[in-house]
Amino acid sequence: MKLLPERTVERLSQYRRVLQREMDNGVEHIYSHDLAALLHLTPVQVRRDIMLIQHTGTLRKGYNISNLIQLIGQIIDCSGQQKVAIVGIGKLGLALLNYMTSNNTKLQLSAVFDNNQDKIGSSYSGVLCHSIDQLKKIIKRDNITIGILTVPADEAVRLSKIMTDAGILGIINYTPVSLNIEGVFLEQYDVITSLEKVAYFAKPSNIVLLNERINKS
Amino acid sequence: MKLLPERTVERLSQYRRVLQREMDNGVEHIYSHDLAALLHLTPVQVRRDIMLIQHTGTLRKGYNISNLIQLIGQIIDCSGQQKVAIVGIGKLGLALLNYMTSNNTKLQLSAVFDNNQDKIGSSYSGVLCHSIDQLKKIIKRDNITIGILTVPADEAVRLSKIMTDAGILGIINYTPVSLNIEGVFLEQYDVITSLEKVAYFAKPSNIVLLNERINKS
DNA sequence: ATTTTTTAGTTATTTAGATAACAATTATTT
DNA sequence: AAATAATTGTTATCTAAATAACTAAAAAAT
Repeated sequence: MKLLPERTVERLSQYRRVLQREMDNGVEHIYSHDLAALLHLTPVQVRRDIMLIQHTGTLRKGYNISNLIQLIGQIIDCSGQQKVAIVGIGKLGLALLNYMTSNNTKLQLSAVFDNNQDKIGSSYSGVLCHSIDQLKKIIKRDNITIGILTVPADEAVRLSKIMTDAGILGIINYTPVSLNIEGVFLEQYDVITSLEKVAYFAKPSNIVLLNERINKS
Repeated sequence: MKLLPERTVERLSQYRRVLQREMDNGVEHIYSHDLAALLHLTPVQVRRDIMLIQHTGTLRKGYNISNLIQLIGQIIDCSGQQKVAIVGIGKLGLALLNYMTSNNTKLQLSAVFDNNQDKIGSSYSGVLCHSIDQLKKIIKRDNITIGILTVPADEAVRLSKIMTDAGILGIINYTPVSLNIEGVFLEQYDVITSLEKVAYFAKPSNIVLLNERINKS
């Protein structure tokens, strides 16, 4: 199948979680407008996304929740579950570890890496912390395909190269360092950028313009 | 002035930080292609962004770094510095606090809020932690305009409403809950969504398609 | 003096994404 | 039986963003 648009994939991840909640409450079918309302989207957007993954609903019952969850699973997760490593287990790394292990995803956290001697050898939510020196070896050995990079800025480039060499396929980079690696899907998230963007649009003079724009449409 | 595109604002935040580093190294001018290289962008993109903020360089020296930094400051920061509050000081809140106080931004962290009695009254990097009950009062009193929401999911909707009522102008929501608030600039960041997106594009079958697409262009 | 090279600045085109318009189907109501 | 309402599925349009193409100027080389 062709690649899906990035934004559609993001929404599929969110559809799955709210659908799972509905299913847990015993709901079997859902209309596009109800699913949309749960995420504050438009029904058209929902239907279009679902069209893109070639699922079809029924005209009077809407979409079968269980089937839809299963299909989204096939699309996002691998058949053989993908393995994830967190590289750098400071405060942010720990926070992300919590998100991951509180089960809301099918991705399997498989290893954690740090330089700090006190952390190496300890277990985090049942996952062993290794030395950074072992990074390449263990990524290869355990066939880890996704890396979460949460190290200090001055380590980012070196470690991203090691990860790439080791054959990782996706990196999510939480350091403020711009990486330039090939053959890997790279997602950059910079906290300060995000904050400063909000600061710009939240400036009193700008928020007025934003609200005008919304009212016009 | 008209509103800038979101992506341009994001890049301005990044330009500022790398330019600051250059200035600290005593560099006075920079060419678009050198600035681009620092962030792995194209020179055209850089020039276009700089055009949008109506800065001009000189043909043989490039852009004056000090002037550019100052202009970006006028655009992103308020004249009277905007104040920020972190709501929920768990692991993620703490990590963000660190990012903010390690000085890379002009935004001023002004208050921190939590429910935990052990945290209330303590100081975090010199910022006092208040009870969530005080949220509305203190946002109004101190004229805080930006809120970072890092609380458990089941608190998110309630607290975002309180923040909005208190007159906050921008919220960055790190909970996986979809918020629907008006008159406020809202930025959503969902860790699991981000991870699952990487998982999708890093699937072996998909990364092949991505690389093909890059090679064609 | 003329040509070439290097750089900024601007307009035009393309691409990705969201929105809107519309067609088709089936249950319900009249 | 016919009309209406509710819903999905698809195509068309619009918008935001990135990229490409082009213009202009000034320094350096010939």
